[in-house]
Amino acid sequence: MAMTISDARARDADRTRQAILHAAQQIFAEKGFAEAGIRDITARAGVNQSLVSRYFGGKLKLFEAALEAALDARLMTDLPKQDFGKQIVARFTDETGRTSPLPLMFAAAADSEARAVAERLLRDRVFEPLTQWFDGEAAHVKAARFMMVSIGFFTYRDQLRLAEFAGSVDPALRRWLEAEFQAIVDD
Amino acid sequence: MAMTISDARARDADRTRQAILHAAQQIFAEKGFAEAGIRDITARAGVNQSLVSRYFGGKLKLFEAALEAALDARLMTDLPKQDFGKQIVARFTDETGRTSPLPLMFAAAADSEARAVAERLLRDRVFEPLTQWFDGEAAHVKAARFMMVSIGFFTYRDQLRLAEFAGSVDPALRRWLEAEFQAIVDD
DNA sequence: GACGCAAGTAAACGATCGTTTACATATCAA
DNA sequence: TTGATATGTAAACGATCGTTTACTTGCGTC
Repeated sequence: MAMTISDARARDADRTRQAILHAAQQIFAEKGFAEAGIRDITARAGVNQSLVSRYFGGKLKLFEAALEAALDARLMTDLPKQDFGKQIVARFTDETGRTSPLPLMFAAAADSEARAVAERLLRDRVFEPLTQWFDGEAAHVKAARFMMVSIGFFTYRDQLRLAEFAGSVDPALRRWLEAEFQAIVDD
Repeated sequence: MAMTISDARARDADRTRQAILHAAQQIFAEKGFAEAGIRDITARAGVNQSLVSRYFGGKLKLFEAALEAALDARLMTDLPKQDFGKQIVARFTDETGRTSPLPLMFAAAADSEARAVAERLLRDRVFEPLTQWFDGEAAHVKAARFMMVSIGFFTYRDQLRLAEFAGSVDPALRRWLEAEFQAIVDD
């Protein structure tokens, strides 16, 4: 499953770069920025540790590249507004979809430098496009509500383990979430 | 403002313990678990670094003690249900009140050991009492909704800096929050 | 086919951090 | 007053981590 450079001929800088980037997305999401070691990442990618500094300019730059590759506001803004609630929840709970960028966001929480990078990318790549998309005088409030509910949901489901049903989504909770997101675009 | 042992006579173990605990709450909240160093904490408390291991048994035990001292579910469960929304938002936005435990919760996010401690304390000291307090067949869903909205709010306001008004609370956002919390107890 | 450079590796460097150890001193009972 | 003990300090230990350096190897070109 993990993409290592062994999949291609040995000497291919682009392929190596991609292998490191892919491994970084996984390891950062799994262990957080501070606990994710360069040696962990390069080991999963199947390359030497020194290549992170060579190809990305250091751990922080690697994190920025990994997060930037995962953030995509179109995940939200290409949905129809009349059925926004159900579809956004479906996307948030879709197991088959692409890797969620949110674990990467949380990964940056405890490191001041990584958090600065994450906040900047989140603002430029998600919050601003979302505010534009809501497109009214209350657009910034709608964007804030969207961020709050989304952050709360993902944190509760993925970061905390508060109850036995935290891993999946309780049907009653799902209905509430759908109504909540729909109300944001309808208000 | 910071409580150091210089406020009392020099040799007082209890006073020293309290000074370390108080400094730990501040530093952990400011810098996160990983970035908060023993030397930072003991320096603010005005004591030697080795006393953390002596009095608390290590950094992790110190964090647990600091978080436990800050968590108090009565912050929520002693409010009247008929005016829950406005009063809980008032408490959450009260600048004059005690130190919020939530920065300490976030401080643990990126460290696996600290997160395990924080999750256990959050479940036992907040989530379970809250579920008991809601007291119905949908009590666990209500508690989940409460956690999601609270986490989203605090994360957005205190952790992210997404917009110029993120530091304070926009009036429209406040009205939405109040209605949101009130709906949880009314449903 | 030999040369030159890109690509990759191994090993060490330098700094930080939590913890432990050895030592100094203030407090209090006898 | 004196000695035992609690309290506090200074310094070093051991481990980890990000980064850099020196070196090796493979690919393309003339």
